[in-house]
Amino acid sequence: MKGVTYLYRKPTIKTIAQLAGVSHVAVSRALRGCSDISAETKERILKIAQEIGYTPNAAARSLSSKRATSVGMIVPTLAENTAYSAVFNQISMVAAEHGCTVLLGSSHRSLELERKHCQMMCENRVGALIVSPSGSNVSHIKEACHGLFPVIFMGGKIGFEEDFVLTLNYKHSAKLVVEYLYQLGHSDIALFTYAPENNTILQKKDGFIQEMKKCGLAPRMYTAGHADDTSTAGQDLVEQLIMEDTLPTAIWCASDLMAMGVLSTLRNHGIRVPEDISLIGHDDLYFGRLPGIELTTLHTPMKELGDAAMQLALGLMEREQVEAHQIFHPSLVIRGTTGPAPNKAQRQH
Amino acid sequence: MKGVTYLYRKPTIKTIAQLAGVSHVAVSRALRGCSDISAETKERILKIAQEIGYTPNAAARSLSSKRATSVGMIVPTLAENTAYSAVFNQISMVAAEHGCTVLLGSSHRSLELERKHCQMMCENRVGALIVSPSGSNVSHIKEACHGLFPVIFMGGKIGFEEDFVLTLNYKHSAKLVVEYLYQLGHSDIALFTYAPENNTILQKKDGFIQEMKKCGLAPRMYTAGHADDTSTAGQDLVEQLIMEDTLPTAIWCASDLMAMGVLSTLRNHGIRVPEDISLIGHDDLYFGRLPGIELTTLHTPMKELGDAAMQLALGLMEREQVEAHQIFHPSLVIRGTTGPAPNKAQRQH
DNA sequence: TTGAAAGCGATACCAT
DNA sequence: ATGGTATCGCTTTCAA
Repeated sequence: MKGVTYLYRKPTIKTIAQLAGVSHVAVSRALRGCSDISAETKERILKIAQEIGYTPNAAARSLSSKRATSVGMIVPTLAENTAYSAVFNQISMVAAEHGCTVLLGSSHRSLELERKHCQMMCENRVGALIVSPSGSNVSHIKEACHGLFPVIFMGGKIGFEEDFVLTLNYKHSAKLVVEYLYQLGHSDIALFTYAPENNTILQKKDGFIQEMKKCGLAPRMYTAGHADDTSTAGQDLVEQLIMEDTLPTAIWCASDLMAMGVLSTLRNHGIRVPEDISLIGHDDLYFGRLPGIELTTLHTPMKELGDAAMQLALGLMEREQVEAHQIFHPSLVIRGTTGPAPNKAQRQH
Repeated sequence: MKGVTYLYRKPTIKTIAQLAGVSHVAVSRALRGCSDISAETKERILKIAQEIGYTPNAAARSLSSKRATSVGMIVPTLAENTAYSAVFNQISMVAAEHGCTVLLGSSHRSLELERKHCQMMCENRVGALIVSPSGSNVSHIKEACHGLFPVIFMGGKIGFEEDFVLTLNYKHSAKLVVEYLYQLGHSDIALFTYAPENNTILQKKDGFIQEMKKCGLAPRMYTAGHADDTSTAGQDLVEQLIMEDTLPTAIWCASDLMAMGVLSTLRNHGIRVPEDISLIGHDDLYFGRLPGIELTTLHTPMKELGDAAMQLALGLMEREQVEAHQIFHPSLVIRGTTGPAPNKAQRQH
């Protein structure tokens, strides 16, 4: 290891005070931009601070002022196939604008790690915690945080029984999907889902049934596989329908990954998308816009969610009025995998 | 806003001390698990702490102990098409095991934000900073951190002139690619790159030329577009070669996204992959393994990098011996877009 | 406008 | 084994 020298002793406000010939209180005031200090001493202090490379100590500051300067965030994982990255990006951006740091932890879908991260957030006295829980049960989170700071729940798994919740309306997704497909002339539409049947899946199914009925259509629904490998589930389901020769004219998949499984299987069987069958995903993951894929899907406004979460956190920290419960709506992104319903005669199978 | 009540005053070690009838020093010792305290008082203290829901204050702790309990991390962005998420996941995991929190900031490729995040890391007195710089020039980072803590640079853009660097050997990528393709019988191989020509691109080009020469082959190299839209660049380049009727039998793209542009364009032209032409990407992004894509590519060991970065950070914080410079090697992931070189006669164009 | 003194919640050091 | 006291770096409160 190469010898690296660090400052033996970092300058504090007292260091500056000595150099400027004032009390450390005056320095504190100057640094915080208080008004009750003469412009000239303030300038002198600031200049010295700059020269000696003074950096305030956030720990000392928040210890004596009893104000938090950070927020916590806990996500299941930041893997590339999830959308939490977009949420975090926005949170980090807004936080930085307000001089607020973000403590991020990924729970890897382990309740134990989730609890541990909460514990660390407590010890660090964050001003608020934003969490996308790994499951629908959040009692361990509330217990670990025991009212030390407000907890903002994010995502579709949590209902409004919690104090602060930002959620997505997946029924609205169903509405957009069915309306769009119906208008394209589709009447035989299937929904593909996977286990576990959490809130987000249930909402999609409920909404689907409801909207199909509105259009006077019979909803078809199929379930297979598990959330951690939905593309295989999509493959399996579509293989089954092909074998039974009961393919609908349009399929809505509960996730983009599932849609990818469906898309490749259809193409392998020589079934054209969208000419023979239309396909819609959900979440608008990055790969959906790639050339050669161009998946029609539902965009979940993760950036807006991140923004709202951070604004809520800041509002809570400043003890302002806040909107404790907010609902966000997915929007339809029409790309290349959807088109008019084929005539019966046109269909190849 | 619903009325939410927070603890008016959080319990401290003094609260516990009163309740247990001991000094706060004894409490501190019990909580830290010191040996110089009788088992019975220790147990009593721990029990009370548990009962009243005591949570240590990290700020106070690190202020008086002068020890850091957090590390900082700065990334350009955690968008879904980057691999930093995988690095962070691992860092968060290792950090949590050591009771260390991670302050994460995304610079959105802005030097100003990068500097601002450094400043906040300084104020928070992190024990070490792990940064994937947005560019090759890192003087503003070093200046902003001015020796307050060790800075660990990560990624391919930085050379060993910095104190702590974890880097990837992209020349090795070239070696793996050329050896593999050569062994498959390819002799007409092209490398597609994009601007800007940073270290990572230069290494790939250098390595490519070198390895091709070793095999007695003439390297072909093409450049187009910019790093923020490499899939379009890939499309443009391959269109050009198709028009000139000078397609090689194998293409190596500097990024998976670029390879996606190439793949779709080839298929649109009825050129089969891998029968007519082989295709290799770089980075092993998530979508490459999806059904219907199955891109042969180079895997960059981001998890290992994250692990090493955090181990290095912890080692530095504990003032242990560390490996200041580490090189990681990409590995070849063979999937469906590569195959034996076609006979001239077999080729369709 | 300025400063002295008292904390914030913990640890370190030195007695006992 | 236990406790008193100083200290960490800063803000707050009060008095001048």
